[in-house]
Amino acid sequence: MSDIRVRFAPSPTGKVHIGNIRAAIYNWLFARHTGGKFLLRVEDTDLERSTPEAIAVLFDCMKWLGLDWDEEVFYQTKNVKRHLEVVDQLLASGHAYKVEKTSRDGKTGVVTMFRMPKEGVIEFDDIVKGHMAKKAEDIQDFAIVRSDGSPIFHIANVVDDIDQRVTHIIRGDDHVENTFKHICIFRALGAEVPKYGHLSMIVNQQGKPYSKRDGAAFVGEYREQGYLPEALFNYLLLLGWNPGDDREVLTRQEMIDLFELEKVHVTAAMFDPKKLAWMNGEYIKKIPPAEFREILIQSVAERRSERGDTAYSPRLPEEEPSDAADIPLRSDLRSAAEQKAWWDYLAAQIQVRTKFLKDIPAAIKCFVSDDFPFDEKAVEKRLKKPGVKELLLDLVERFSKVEDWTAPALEAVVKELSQGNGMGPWVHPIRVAVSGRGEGIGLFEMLQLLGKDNTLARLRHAAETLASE
RNA sequence: GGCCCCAUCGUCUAUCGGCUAGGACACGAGCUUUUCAUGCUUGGUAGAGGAGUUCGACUCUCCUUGGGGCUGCCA
Repeated sequence: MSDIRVRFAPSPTGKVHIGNIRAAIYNWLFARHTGGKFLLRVEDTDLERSTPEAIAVLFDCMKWLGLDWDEEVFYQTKNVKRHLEVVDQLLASGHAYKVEKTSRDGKTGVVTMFRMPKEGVIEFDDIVKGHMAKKAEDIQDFAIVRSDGSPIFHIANVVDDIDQRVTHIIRGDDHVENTFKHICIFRALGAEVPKYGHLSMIVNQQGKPYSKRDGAAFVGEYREQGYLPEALFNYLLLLGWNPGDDREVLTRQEMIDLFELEKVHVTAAMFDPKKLAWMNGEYIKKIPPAEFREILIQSVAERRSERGDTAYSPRLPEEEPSDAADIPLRSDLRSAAEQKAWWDYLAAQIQVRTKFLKDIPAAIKCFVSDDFPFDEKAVEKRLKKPGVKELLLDLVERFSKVEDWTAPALEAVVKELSQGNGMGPWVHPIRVAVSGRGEGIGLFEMLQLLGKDNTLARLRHAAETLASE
């Protein structure tokens, strides 16, 4: 156990920006790696935007990503009295003074200013950026209390950090200039100056700070789109840090073991949605089969609607599939074991092809309902061709004779038809006829899952209504 | 304008003076193959420019150029 204490201090605006959450990730990893404490401070001084809902969203995002914090949440608004006491102290010691000022929007009033030293160099060794120095004369006095008497960020931030006994401040790059000011406040108060580590920004394709105009910028959006929290976490971590070897997909424990603030990069990193998508696929492949099966079942059972979103939330795999019982299309599968096997088989087929959890419902629609959409292009390309109707009806004939309704047996039927010239001419129309789509899991596995009755019915139906003579 | 920071494939990066510059994503080709994926094999693409230090520089120094941040009674 070390005495290291770090904090994540967001202002709760209802949206948690990815750049911001990356700072939380780095703080959390630093604390877990060093055995220190990770504190959460809610900078809720903006009363308009800091609603209970916004704070709930913040907690939710952090929990989703597995960013658990130590000790009680610290609310900045609860410390206003202390902020103002400290200001009085600064006033008394001559480190602050009051002055009448006119703000940008024309309001005139008395504000309290912090008096900067007039000479000397303010310097600190930033853990990620290295040695930083700035002449005191280059920094102007700055306001710490508004004319309405409310404390301003600079003083509130420093006082809270003192009160929370924060030892390392790990935050966004945009605060480097503030750091010189804050160090002066710490000194004026006779407090020990914490260590600093400033993180570069996440930028867009144009090299500008990543914003909502560049795509999903908030944690909640990734959650809604079916990203796994571990994938987002891993990707964000890699944006500016690496373990020093070629490993990229890391377990949480590996991250904790290997993370070092000193190795965090100084340069801004460009956000690459494609690599995140790849990473997400990697994590989806790693989901234990039983758990993935549960995800499928939940998506069908519309269990998700209870949550109001399509987010994936890790849960313990159960012994028996929850509502697997209901496979509307397969009334022939009576026993629980048969049904479980059916779901397991489907899950295995789907899992390897899934990049985003939100794509699952569409991918399995045709297996759990007769009410699936037909892709017009696929129909045009595969069914609206001369002779297809005859071909499908012939297949109905042949398939109906198959007793052992398994993928290999069905494949044998088509293989025989094709006489070694490629099964394409049969496979494609069948696929569209039974699933409505031109892509999906292996065709014969698909037919096995659908079962004989459904397959024959769909082939017949497609032959009668969609196929060309 | 002033102050501060940064600079290796398109992108994320490895390299801590010896490099035939490595990996991943993306992209191309191939194998497997009924589609889409997965998997495997494989290809191309990089050290902003200029001086200096050195036997030797992507690595160190300086300049130029380019990019970013800050410059509020926002945080």
